[in-house]
This record gives sequence, C-alpha cells and structure tokens, in this order.
Amino acid sequence: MSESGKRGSPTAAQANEGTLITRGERKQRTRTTLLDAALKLMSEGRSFTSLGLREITREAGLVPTAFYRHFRDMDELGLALVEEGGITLRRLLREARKAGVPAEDIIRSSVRIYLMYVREHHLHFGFIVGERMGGSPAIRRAIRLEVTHFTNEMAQDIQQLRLLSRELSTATLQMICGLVVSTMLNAAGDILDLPPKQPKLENELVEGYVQQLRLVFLGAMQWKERG
Amino acid sequence: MSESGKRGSPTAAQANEGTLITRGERKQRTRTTLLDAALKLMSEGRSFTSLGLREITREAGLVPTAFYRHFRDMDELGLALVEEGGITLRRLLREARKAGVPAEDIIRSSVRIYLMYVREHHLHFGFIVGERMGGSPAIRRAIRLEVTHFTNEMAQDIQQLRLLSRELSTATLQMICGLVVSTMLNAAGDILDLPPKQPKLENELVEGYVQQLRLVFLGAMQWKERG
DNA sequence: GAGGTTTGTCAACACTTGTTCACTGAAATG
DNA sequence: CATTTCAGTGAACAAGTGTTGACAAACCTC
Repeated sequence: MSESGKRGSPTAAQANEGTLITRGERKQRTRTTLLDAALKLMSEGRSFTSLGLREITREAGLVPTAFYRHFRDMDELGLALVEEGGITLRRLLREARKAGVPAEDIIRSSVRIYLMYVREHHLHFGFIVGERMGGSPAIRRAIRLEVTHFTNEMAQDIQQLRLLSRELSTATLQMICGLVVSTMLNAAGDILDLPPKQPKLENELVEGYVQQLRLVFLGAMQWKERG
Repeated sequence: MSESGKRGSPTAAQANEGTLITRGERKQRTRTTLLDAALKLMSEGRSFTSLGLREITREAGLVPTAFYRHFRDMDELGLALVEEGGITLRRLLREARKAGVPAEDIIRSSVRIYLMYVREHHLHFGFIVGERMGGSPAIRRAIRLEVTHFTNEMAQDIQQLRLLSRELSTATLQMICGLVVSTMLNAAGDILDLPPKQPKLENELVEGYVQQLRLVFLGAMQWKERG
C-alpha cells in the first residue's frame, strides 16, 4: 500500500499536461466527476431518489457500468455526497473561527457571510437541505448526524468565545444552537430557491432571518436554567 | 377473448354500503384512492419525484391508463396532494381555535397536542415536510404558499387572542410565527422519523422543542420594535 | 328507454432502467 | 523485462416506464 510511485520509474508519465497520472488519483478524479454529476442533476430541481445510475454516468461522460467501479449502488453514492456536504459544513465553521467575530452588527453580517457561503457551495447545500427531510431513510439519518455534529461544534465555539456572555449549561447551549442551525438551513433553502437577480426579494429575506436570529439571541439572554 | 368476466373488477362494486353510486362521487373516490396510494408509497421512505405513474395505479388497484382520467400528469397529482396537506394544516389551526388556549403549561401542552395531530395525519405531514425543500420546484412553491398562508393565519390568531400580551406590529408577529412554524415543521419531520415505541427518545425530543419554543417566546416578550 | 358521456380496461408502442459478463489497455508490481 | 491489477468499454438481458388508441359498461340526460 505504498503511496505515490514517484520514484525512479518515469514511464510515459508526462505525455499529458503535467498532471498527476497515478492510478489512485485518476480513480478519485472520476469519482468526484460522478458525485458532481449527481449534484448537478439535483440542482436542476430533482430529488436524489429520483436519480438513475445511468443518468449520472451519462452526465459524467462515462459508460453505465463504470459506476460500479466506484460505488456499489446509488445509496453508497448518496452517503458519499452526505460526507462531502458535511465537510463543507464544517469548513464554514472553521473559516468563521479563523476570521473571528464580525466587529459590529454581528448578526446581520454573520447572516450575510453565511448566505454568501451557501451560494458559493450551492450544490452541497442544495443537496443537504433538500434531502434532510425528504431523502431516503439512510441518507436522512446520515445528514441528521452531520447536522447535529455541526450544531455541537457551534455550541462549543460559542461557549469558548463567551459569545453569549452568560453562563449556560451545554445542554441549553446545544438547544439554542439547534434552533439557530435549523433556522439557517431553512434560510439556505430559501435563498437557493430565490429567482436570480432580485436584490429586493433577497434583502427582504435576509432581513427576515436577521430578525429571527435576533429574536433567538434575545431569548437566550433572558433564559433561566431550571433545576 | 372477452372472457375476463367479473374477476374483481371494481365495476361490480355497487351493493357495498348501500349508498352513493353517483358518478361524480365514484370519480372522487378513486381519485382519493390514487392520492392515498401516492402518500402511502412515500411513507415507505420514498420521495415524490421518485414515484412512477404505474406504481401509483398499481398500489391503488387500477390500470395505468386510469390515471389520466384524474390527472394530466404526476405534477398535477402532486399539487393536489399539496392542497390536501394545506387543508390538514388549516384544520389544525381551526381546531386549536375552537379548543381554546390550554389552561397551564401552554407551550408544553401545545407541543404535545400538535405532535399528536401530526401523528394522526402523518401521511400529509410526511409529504409536506419531505417535499417542502426537496421536491420539484412547482411543488416546493405550492407548499411554501400554503405554509405562509398558515403562518399568517396563526399570526392573526395570536393577535386577536392577545396571546403575547404585548403590542407588536403585524410584520413582527409574522416574523415570529414564521420561526415558530418552521420549527414545528422540523419537529414534525423529527417525530415521524422516530423509531416507534421509544417513549424515552420521544420525550427528549418533545422537551427539546418545548425549550426552543420557550426561547422564542421569551425573545418575543423582550422584542423592541425599531423605527 | 334511447343515446350520449365518461370511468375504467386491455393491448401495444418505443424507451429507459439496473445489472451481467467478457473485453481492452495502461498503470503498478516485482 | 514480464506479469498482474483494475478503471473504463461494449453488447446484451429482463423488467419497468409513460403514453396511445380502441373498446366495454355503467351513469346521466333527454
């Protein structure tokens, strides 16, 4: 299982255009081609369960049977998509951590940054939001797992940053973050459905969600733990 | 040929329960048979877009071509399902209005009553919650319409009942109800996914949503309108 | 009660689907 | 160098799909 056979065995490894030709890398490349094809088809307004194996390989420019070299069946591909989406989700948190808390008007600018991130990764978010409640049981469970994982990380961050400037039990913090996360997933679904180039509608939507989040944090400040 | 005779052909179904044989009623009856068949298939963990016309008529005990006597295509059936779901949604509000506000522990008993209602109409709720974000664009739009309609009615009720005991602009009230409604739709999706006969898990889930709603209303009490 | 209307049936159509098997050719191994 | 491994191909399969048209029988209207 040694990786990268970059040693003294330079066969015709240069004919292409300076790109990697190792077998494993090629495999992974067409694998993501398949994943991307599935995401693209779903972005046309289809649900994952309605996708066909042939349809995906066609979109990917492959022959149907090539599918089996990468996934046992469609369910396995779906789970791979969930994992990709989960990574995208966690990267959001990681970047937010690195960028620090916005200086002023924290909530509004956070919502704006978040929605930009959603647009940037609309394929992943479209998949996660769309299949979170509607997909096959296996995929729903996997997504739910990723989302709760994300929620817990977020709760931890808020606790460490003392963002709520109050002492709240971790259970309460998780409850609050659960509300915030599901609200923001709703928001993701909404902007992705928005007709393009409609800054008026978009702004209304953003303001609506800003208010909802404000409400949530207002409640959080007043929260009293009960024995 | 023409030997088929009377092998369970539904045409021989007249002396059943002594009544209605009028054509329109029969039509509407098999129409709902089709709708119910679609809902049942979805309740097995499938998304609407993955359903086939033949599959539905088969489940309904009809011949594929009979479908066209009721719906032009699958999209039309989907919209009919949305309408049915919308009616179920509004009936919840109507019944709540009639029953009045629960005496004590308003939020917890409301959540419990709501979840009972969801279980009672799990097919409709499963459809609405599942297709709200994941379905075809046409169906998503239709569902969104029903949900905002529901939200507005709820806001109106709260205003008339003086339930929040504060003066809040209708816009703010709608914003709050929007948060409540999407949270409760989330809750519906969660209990419907719960493995049956797990009162422990179910109770945790209920308590979680009770706390989230408490948080929201706590925020609503503190809300300050901004010019 | 005759005649039109309409719900449901039956047979058939042209396609698409998932999966199999044997195959090719290039990368990997030794 | 020869050999093995394996991502991708191509042909073929049984089964399922949406949709068509002609037809039977029951309801409705006159």
